[in-house]
Amino acid sequence: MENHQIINGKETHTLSAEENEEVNAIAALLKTMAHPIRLKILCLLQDKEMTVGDIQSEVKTTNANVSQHLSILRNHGIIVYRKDANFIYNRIADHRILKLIQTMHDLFCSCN
Amino acid sequence: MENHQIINGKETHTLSAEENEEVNAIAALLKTMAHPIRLKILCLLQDKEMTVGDIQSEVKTTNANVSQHLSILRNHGIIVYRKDANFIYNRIADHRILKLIQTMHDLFCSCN
DNA sequence: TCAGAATTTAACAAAATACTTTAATGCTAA
DNA sequence: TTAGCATTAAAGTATTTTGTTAAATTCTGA
Repeated sequence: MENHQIINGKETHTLSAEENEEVNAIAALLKTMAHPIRLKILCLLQDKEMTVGDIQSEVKTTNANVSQHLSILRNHGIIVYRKDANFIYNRIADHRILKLIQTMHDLFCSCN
Repeated sequence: MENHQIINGKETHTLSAEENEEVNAIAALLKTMAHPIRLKILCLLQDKEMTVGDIQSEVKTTNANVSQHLSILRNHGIIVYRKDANFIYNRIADHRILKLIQTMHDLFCSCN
């Protein structure tokens, strides 16, 4: 529900109370994604599941650190996991996150 | 330039050195946007220029705080400004930022 | 059951961010 | 030139985030 206003003959908008809350939620989402390691993890998870170990070999840091970042992503509902034997396979939970990553890729990555 | 790999018959990708740098840059961009006040400012600036005073009346905080957030956005090249008399009019610098905000809006805002 | 691999948890210090207050700057209009 | 508004800068504290280390879990295969 947007709040529209006519200023100088042009339609613009201010933020309604609900929109305000939505912006807060989106800011929280962005904040969760806005860490180099976490964003790399999300890029890697675009087209496959990965374990902590898989991710650790791509993103140079410790297991514990990867695990912590994964749990941050999980706590925000950005990724989910399934267990299989000793391994935990992580994947992106929400198609909207995929879409957002795709958009950022299209907009900001040189590789066309 | 992406790095492709065939794993289990499926094509997936890892991060090349250049991609790695690009991800870092995008993470920095997201980090700058990932603050409720700054994101609100960007939403408000979608379709108009605004002064510190204009923004302050929409986003409930002090002038100094708005000014600081604007200067953070400016330092990251996300917004630019023009001076006119006593006022400084801010606007979004890059159409890609606009596109990104639009996408987030489409994906995550209930208002269709 | 036991050894070992994969992952998580907890605790802590270091670094980065955020908001407030107050002082300073720049511009205008009278 | 001066008063007053708009904006920025500086300084300080409080809070949050981060990465490391070491210990604890969890599960499997022998």
